[in-house]
Amino acid sequence: MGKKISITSIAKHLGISTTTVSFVLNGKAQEKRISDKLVKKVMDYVEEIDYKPNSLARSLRTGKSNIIALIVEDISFPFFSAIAKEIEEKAYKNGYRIIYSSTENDAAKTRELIEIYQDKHVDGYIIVPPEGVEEKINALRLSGKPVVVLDRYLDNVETDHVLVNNYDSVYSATHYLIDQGYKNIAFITLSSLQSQMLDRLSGYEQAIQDNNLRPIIKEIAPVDSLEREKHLLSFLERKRKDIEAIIFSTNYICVSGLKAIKKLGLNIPEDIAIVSFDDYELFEMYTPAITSIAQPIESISENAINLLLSRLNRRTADVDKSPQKIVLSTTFIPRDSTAH
Amino acid sequence: MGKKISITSIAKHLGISTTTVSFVLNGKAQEKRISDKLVKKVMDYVEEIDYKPNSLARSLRTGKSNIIALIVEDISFPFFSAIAKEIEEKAYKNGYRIIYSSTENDAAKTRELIEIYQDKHVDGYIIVPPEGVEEKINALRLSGKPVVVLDRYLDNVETDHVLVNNYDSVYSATHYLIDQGYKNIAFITLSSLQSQMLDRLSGYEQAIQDNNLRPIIKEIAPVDSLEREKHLLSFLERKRKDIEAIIFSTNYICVSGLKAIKKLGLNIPEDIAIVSFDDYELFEMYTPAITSIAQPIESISENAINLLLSRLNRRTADVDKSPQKIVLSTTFIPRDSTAH
DNA sequence: TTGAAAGCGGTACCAC
DNA sequence: GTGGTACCGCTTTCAA
Repeated sequence: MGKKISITSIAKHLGISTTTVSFVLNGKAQEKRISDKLVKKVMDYVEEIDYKPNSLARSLRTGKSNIIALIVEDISFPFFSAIAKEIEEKAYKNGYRIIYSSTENDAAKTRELIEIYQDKHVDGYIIVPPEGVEEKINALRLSGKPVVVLDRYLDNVETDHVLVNNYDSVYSATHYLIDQGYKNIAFITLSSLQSQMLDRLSGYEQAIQDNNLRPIIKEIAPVDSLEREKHLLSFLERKRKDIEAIIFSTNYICVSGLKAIKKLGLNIPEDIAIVSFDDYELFEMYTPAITSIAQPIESISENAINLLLSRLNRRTADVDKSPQKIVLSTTFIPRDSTAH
Repeated sequence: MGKKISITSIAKHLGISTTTVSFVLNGKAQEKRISDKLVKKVMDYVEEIDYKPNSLARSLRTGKSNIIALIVEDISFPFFSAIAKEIEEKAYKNGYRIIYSSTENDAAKTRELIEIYQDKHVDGYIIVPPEGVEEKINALRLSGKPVVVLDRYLDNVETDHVLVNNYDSVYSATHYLIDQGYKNIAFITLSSLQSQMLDRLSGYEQAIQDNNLRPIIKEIAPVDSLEREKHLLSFLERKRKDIEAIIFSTNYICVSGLKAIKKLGLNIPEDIAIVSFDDYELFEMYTPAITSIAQPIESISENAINLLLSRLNRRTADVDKSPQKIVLSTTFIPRDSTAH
């Protein structure tokens, strides 16, 4: 019992070869036509000593690690942690583990992360990419590793995407406000070139233009929440007279906005109506409840992991065929913050 | 260029041995007194072909994977995802990656997870354990892998712990309510044997007893949020007359409670005062703002990962010495929900 | 139907 | 100072 337990020690103990043990362990007994008694003998002994194959050795040999990298903007954001939960669950059931990290939207960090995961021979990637990692992702694809891009869209990257119809969602949310009688509608967003932000902005702009209204756009730097609140406070102080409604491009900007609005003593929706992109438990419970555009988190997660798993189950040759672009619909949830 | 790049191909290309390359790559050039020019030659070539050592092979050989397992109750809970963020960041800076999973407080699943991570030769563990994994954790320790237990305490497990002073926190929160003049104070908790829940309950009971008041304890099963809300609704319907204040043992129970209270049309704090264990952005923004007991998330995370990293930097012999039990203080945040 | 053996890509002992 | 090489544990081809 002194010796370490390995496939070799099992083989030796049973007086057979490692090959046979390996075949039995990998369910290839039938295929290799190994006798039932031998199979049973092996299985019984394996059971007895509670043997678990060393997955590192297996990975080294096969080149498969059964690990999926999940690279998101910030795992502590409810949106991403909810996705992480779903993805992990599904991956787990399929024998895959998840290794994660937060990019903070830092391209250099993201590239470094990808490199590290390449060394670790991660089998596939689910990435919420910052700008500037296009080539890296393409390189990953070329190396035969499947990549699913989440939440945003990358030009010049031929890989699977799962995202929501940002443009349409904001277009119709803006329209909703207009139908409610609001005219001076502001759009507050991040100063970012990320596709999802740009699409949301475009949806707003188009709706405003289609109705011959004047756009009011405020871009704030992606800073921490205190800074954000300060910016919004001063913006609102100056513009409160000119604005009847605001659409926030993300839930955390909206939260900062709500704080600023409270500080200014403005009433929602009387003084100002509010819509937020991306729902949040807080919005449902807030007084008044905040109208929002909810993203289908389960569906996003499910599509992403299913897409990845399906790629992982094929041979490399198939991988670069027909990248899929899955666009999911959001749900507009009208609440009290837009009740005219 | 057709051949795969490996330490062997580098050695061959440069006409030296793999040993030398390996030493250079691992910074043992000095120690092994390899000539500077040789070192430079190797480094330059490595740079040129952008060689990255295969970490699987290295792990197989060394037995170290540079991976830390983070096993929490549910990664989508804000408390845990915030911890995940902090821990990942610190681990990353120290060359470790994080692999995570959610236990859902399922002991069998957790045991299985641990086994899988053992196969993967994970270097260390940070675990938020359900009941019933004590032996497994002890086995891990015996195998020489450091384990830090988070959020709860396990009897009969000699390992590092990081948690908050649950008992004292609730004791003094209860006292606060009593000082505010509340007499009929209820405590709503999960029907769970987890140490942190029991300690919170004890803190409440002791404070109540010390003041000769009557305890009102409601335990609800750890079910989904809709069920929870239903239970709370019927409980409150029956007991509303008898209760002046409620302490919720977790933030998500409190959220369910708030929904129930709203449905019943009760006013906070006039009809009923509220305190929640574990702060939440929602509580700050809610109307009225909810008094809470805030856990020091950064400090918890930092202590946990530092503890683990320090164990990882020692030899196995040291590992089983003097398990540390770090108990951190919470912050009581009085808000409008307890303003008498 | 089973076994021998060649790797997968590094590490590190031991020899020169 | 540097090189040869056994070995980590498993998979898989080829031979018997």
